[in-house]
Amino acid sequence: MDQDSAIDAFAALAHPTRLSVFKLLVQHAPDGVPALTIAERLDAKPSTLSGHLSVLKRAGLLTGTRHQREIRYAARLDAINSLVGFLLSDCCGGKVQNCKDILTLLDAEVERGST
Amino acid sequence: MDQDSAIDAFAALAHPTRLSVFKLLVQHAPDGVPALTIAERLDAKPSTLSGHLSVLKRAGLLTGTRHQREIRYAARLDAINSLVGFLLSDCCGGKVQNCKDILTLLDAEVERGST
DNA sequence: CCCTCATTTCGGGTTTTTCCGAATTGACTC
DNA sequence: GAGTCAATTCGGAAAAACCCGAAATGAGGG
Repeated sequence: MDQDSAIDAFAALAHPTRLSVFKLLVQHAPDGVPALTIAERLDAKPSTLSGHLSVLKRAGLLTGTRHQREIRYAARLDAINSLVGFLLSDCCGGKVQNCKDILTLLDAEVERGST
Repeated sequence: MDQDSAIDAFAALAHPTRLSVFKLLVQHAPDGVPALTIAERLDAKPSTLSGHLSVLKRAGLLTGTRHQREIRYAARLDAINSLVGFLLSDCCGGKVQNCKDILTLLDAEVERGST
């Protein structure tokens, strides 16, 4: 992931509604959720949400596929990986030691979250 | 890390100059770099950069400490950890399996970056 | 083909971000 | 305390993001 892509991803996630959308879709991954259902859950206007979905999709964080009448949006989990990789590789680039520390803390974090 | 803090961090990183600042400081971690030096390296006006530094600091990504006349800014590596943790815990919250996959890919990423 | 449902596009007005020069503050030196 | 260097604050203008109602598009069903 290059710097421009990372900026797009950060910008996409730097908004309350969009971050909530992403979290919601991650929870339902790998299944998709129809746009209107997302709007209802998040109490957002359809036209407003459509713009947000477009931003998230353009940033590579979402996919949208038609199913009958509705379009189901799904989180791209590999995008999370890319973003995490970007954060860590930029860190490790200068100092390997830092990454070791971070990964150690990370393991604990994941242990906690995975139960 | 709560959602609001994550949004602040994402917003702070979602800007070319600010992301470059952060990358630069991560490379020099745990040492700090004076504001004017950062400005020169990134070809930015001091007043503009000052605003960016303030945003990054408010988001908890940087610390600034006076040393004689200058203020040295340093990246907070624990902030990267928090942010990564936020991304992964929000992911794992719904589906543990996803995290395992991501961490596997992550190990490879780190291996590559650490040489 | 008409109607309906799901979603997007459009137009606008409001709010926020961004930038930089000029002036200011703070710290150190003599 | 005058001079200097480092950094921030201030003012205001240009650009971008945001929101939402109304209209348009697209897919199915009768």
